[in-house]
Amino acid sequence: MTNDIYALMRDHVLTALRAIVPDLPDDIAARVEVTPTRDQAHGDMATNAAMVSSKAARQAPAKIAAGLVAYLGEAPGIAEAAVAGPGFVNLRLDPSAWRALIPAILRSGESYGDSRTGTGVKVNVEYVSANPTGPMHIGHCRGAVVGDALANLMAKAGFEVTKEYYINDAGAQVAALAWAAYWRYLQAIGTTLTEEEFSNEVPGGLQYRGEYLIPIGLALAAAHGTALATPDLGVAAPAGWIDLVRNFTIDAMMTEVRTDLAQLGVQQDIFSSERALVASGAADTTIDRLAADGLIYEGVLEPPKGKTPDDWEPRPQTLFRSTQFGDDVDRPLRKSDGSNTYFANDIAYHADKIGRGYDILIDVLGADHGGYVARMRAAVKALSGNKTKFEAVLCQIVHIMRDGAPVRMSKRAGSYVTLSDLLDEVGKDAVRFTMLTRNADAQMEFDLDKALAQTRDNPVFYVQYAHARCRSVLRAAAEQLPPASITETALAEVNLDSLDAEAEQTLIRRLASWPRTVDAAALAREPHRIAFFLYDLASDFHMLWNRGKDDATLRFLQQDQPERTLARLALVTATAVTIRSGLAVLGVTPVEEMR
RNA sequence: GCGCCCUUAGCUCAGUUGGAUAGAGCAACAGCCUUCUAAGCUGUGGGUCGGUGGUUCGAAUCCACCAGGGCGCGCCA
Repeated sequence: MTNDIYALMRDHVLTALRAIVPDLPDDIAARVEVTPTRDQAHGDMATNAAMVSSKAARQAPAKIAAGLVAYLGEAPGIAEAAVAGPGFVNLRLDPSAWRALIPAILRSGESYGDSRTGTGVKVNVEYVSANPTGPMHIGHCRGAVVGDALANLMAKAGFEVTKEYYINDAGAQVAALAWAAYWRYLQAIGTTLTEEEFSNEVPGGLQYRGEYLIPIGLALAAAHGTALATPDLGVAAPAGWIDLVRNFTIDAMMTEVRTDLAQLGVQQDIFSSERALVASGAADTTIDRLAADGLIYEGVLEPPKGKTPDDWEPRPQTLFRSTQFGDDVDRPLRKSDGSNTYFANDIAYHADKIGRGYDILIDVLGADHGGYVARMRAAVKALSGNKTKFEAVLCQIVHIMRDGAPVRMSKRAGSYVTLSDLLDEVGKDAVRFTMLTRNADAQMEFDLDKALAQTRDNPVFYVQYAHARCRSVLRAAAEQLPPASITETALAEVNLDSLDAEAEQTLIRRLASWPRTVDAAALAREPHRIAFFLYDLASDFHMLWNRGKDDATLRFLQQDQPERTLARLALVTATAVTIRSGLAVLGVTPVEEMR
């Protein structure tokens, strides 16, 4: 049983259409939709059924529409059906059909809007997946929030969702991290080396000079004394310490990452380690699998046209025929020195996910990885026999703004570098909501002042305030009415006939569109639509509230009219429930009051 | 040079996957506060949906080309 009134009406329309066009093809039926009208003058909903089916039926749209009108005019809950424009059928519902939604919402609670659209489809959403080489910064934050909200959204739409983090704990970056931690260790035990002298000993030079590694160095010193250095406290042979230091540092960094994620309200189901994958030989196994299908060869790539790197020279590499699966060029899996590329490991990782039986793999990536998507899609196609779908959600850059000016991403004091700093100032809920007020694939400005402002142009506040107002009304009601009469269960039974004001109708219609908003947003992989829905819902509610300022008879609590009051409390409660349902998708905690 | 993304009101952005007269906030203008929370509210003005063609009953949405912006382009991740 669905709570989506638009889906219910679509069923009616399809039944009617099949009566008129008996051999209606499935693909045509799939295109039939029932949507809210933009303009109330056109009724409550409209369907394109006549226009869509006209060719298959070999009948004029107007004629089919007339048939639909005759049929639908008799359907339960429909007050009026009419042909309009080029063949739309406009429907006006009985007010009681709209109101019937309120008890349905109250009975569903926060599960209102859940759907079965994704039932039986296993989805893996991979997000954040940062190098564990330092604390999380703002660049990671958007991906974390978008990925988490997308996973919640798809779960609400019925998909079987796994949230996953891929730890990039293999490769050169992590080796550099180990060296950087080792430097802090040497400092902790009192080395006489200068930073530059040390850097000269490091392959590629010292990276990661941030102070966040100092505690790691101290901890290593406490645990191992001077055992990891030469007797004169200099650089010992890496073989004697690098594994130990790297593992210790990665563990510490990941602990910090998990703390940051927890503060952001992100809880992932699985953390997969690239290093464990490499150690298991999965990359080579995967390359062998591709080779068995004839998709691997030794070759030399052409330099990119128009932009030949200065140091370019042709070198033979192990290549994957990704062009057979829609990529632009074949991609290297082994470097010219024979070691595996990051891509090779990542293919192996995706092969692992395919092996776990997912139907859809979604990677939430930074926009600078956009060029990576085609090759990964090709690899997933090749490895799954085209059964597993690969999708990427790209997150564009976020510019942090304060006082109308961009906040530099430098490590100087006063600048925001880490996620933790941002959370301390703005708070989890404002960070999450604000990050979701733009399409992920559009650049966004994060205005620190606005995120904290208590005004209408701060969506976080505006939505939270709407919820707080709902709760405020209910608190006031609890002082006038028996508590048992205003529970969700009790309110689901009250007579709602008195809900006839226009602003009330508008609000009910908005509540009614929640399930279809969830479905559409989940299918489009666009969690930001939920934020916009909530803003619109809040707007409708505030509008209704404000009507009560001009006209006292429109206030929710009417002392002398208990039945009307209960009906309005049912509407208010349904609004609060729906707001909570939406905030839950975004991972934002609803507030009870604002003082 | 090639690929991907973007271009909608003065500004920041939506636009229900091709539907009817393109929407919201801010800014501007005109009104409004004895109140269930004015932490605001009501109303008005504001558009060649970057441009030109095409596809069809119908295009901001799909296709082609052009202009402008962003990202990427072998052995980084």
